[in-house]
Amino acid sequence: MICRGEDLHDAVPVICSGWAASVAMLSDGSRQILSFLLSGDLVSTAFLFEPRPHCLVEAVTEVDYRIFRRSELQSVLLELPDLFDKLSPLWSEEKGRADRLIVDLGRRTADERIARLILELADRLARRGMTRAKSPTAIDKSATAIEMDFPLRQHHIADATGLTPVHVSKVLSAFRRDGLINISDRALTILDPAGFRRVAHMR
Amino acid sequence: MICRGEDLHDAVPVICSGWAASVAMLSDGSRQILSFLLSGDLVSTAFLFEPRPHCLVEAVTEVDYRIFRRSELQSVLLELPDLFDKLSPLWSEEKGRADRLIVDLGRRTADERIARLILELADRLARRGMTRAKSPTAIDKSATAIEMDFPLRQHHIADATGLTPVHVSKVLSAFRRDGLINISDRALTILDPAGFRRVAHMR
DNA sequence: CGGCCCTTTGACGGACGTCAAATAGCGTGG
DNA sequence: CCACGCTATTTGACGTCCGTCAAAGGGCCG
Repeated sequence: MICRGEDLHDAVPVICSGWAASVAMLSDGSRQILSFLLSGDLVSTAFLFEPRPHCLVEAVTEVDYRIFRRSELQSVLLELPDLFDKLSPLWSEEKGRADRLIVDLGRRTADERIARLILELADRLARRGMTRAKSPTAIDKSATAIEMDFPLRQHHIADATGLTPVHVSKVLSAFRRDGLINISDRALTILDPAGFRRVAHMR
Repeated sequence: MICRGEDLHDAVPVICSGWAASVAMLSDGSRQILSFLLSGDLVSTAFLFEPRPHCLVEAVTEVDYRIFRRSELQSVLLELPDLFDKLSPLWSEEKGRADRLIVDLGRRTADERIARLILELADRLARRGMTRAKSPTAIDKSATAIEMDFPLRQHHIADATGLTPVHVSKVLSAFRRDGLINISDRALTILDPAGFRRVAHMR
């Protein structure tokens, strides 16, 4: 289920519910996910102005979305008195995420990239109140585990981290073996938040 | 010569002449260049709003620059009637470059990354009229060579492409051996623009 | 039951990193 | 003018991380 291709030239999509991804494709068919889009996300603030987009928007789960015409949207937006106060935080965060992804892809190992992707998603979901704290079993001295919906397939993780699905599988298996996370039934639990963050921040 | 570190919290630098780079640093000392800054470049449009920056700005060559106070700059900017028309192309290009870098780091080989970096810089310089066309020698049937200032050290290229200086050296040597480019005396000549672009676009 | 996609696992290969040594360039001071 | 010390570059040997290829489950849905 693909949202749209090159017909974004005058369309500005907003995700209302579900998960989506903006994807760049190379001529040999390899893919790079530029960002995941969660409910409420504008695909990119750059889409408000850009004449032609350089990526696709693909659904990960079932998605509700709305399409605005750029031309209409711009005239509405420009009326707003506090437009900058509204837009600049979005933009700032979008650029921050892009820059962090650049550093991850340029300078971090597969383990770090994958752990950081998961933690970033956990963080974004937490801000929407979409994570659940699981009380640790009995006298377990570890910190409370964190559970979240996790509809991503391993090939999504691979496309987002610049890896192959095969290697993603191996890394996730290692994470599970080490008791850091658990994935089952489209949900992910961070069993050992402190340890997992340590993997992600190594270096 | 370092422009500034964490004191960018209220400062918005603009490069007037020379080359600079915005750099993210990791705790183990490895570095990732987020973008190169040429004369006239605002360091990042996100700096106009961001409370705290996540990167340093370092000079590559001798640099003339101006520092604006964010607070002052904002009040001036918000007066402009056509602010969006001025700002949105800058933002759009900045985001486009960031996205392309993400794809390069995630999905391209060392040769492609380096060739694309050089071509991107050539392109930006050409738009400023800062490249020179060198007529090919005699009956040489190849396209005209392109020459440009190129003050980058190999470690800059390494930091920008997520590689090591050693590997950058090997790739550049190969490019020279294949007659694609020549570097000497802080200048770079693309001897075979068509062939070089072919290397950059592979896949 | 059968087909399809996803995931897992292992063997193997390749691209790039690491380490080390040699060379070159360049400014500084004698 | 030359010695020197520093940094940048080059080159080769070797190692490692991750990709490729292939085969074998596993889950889901018709």
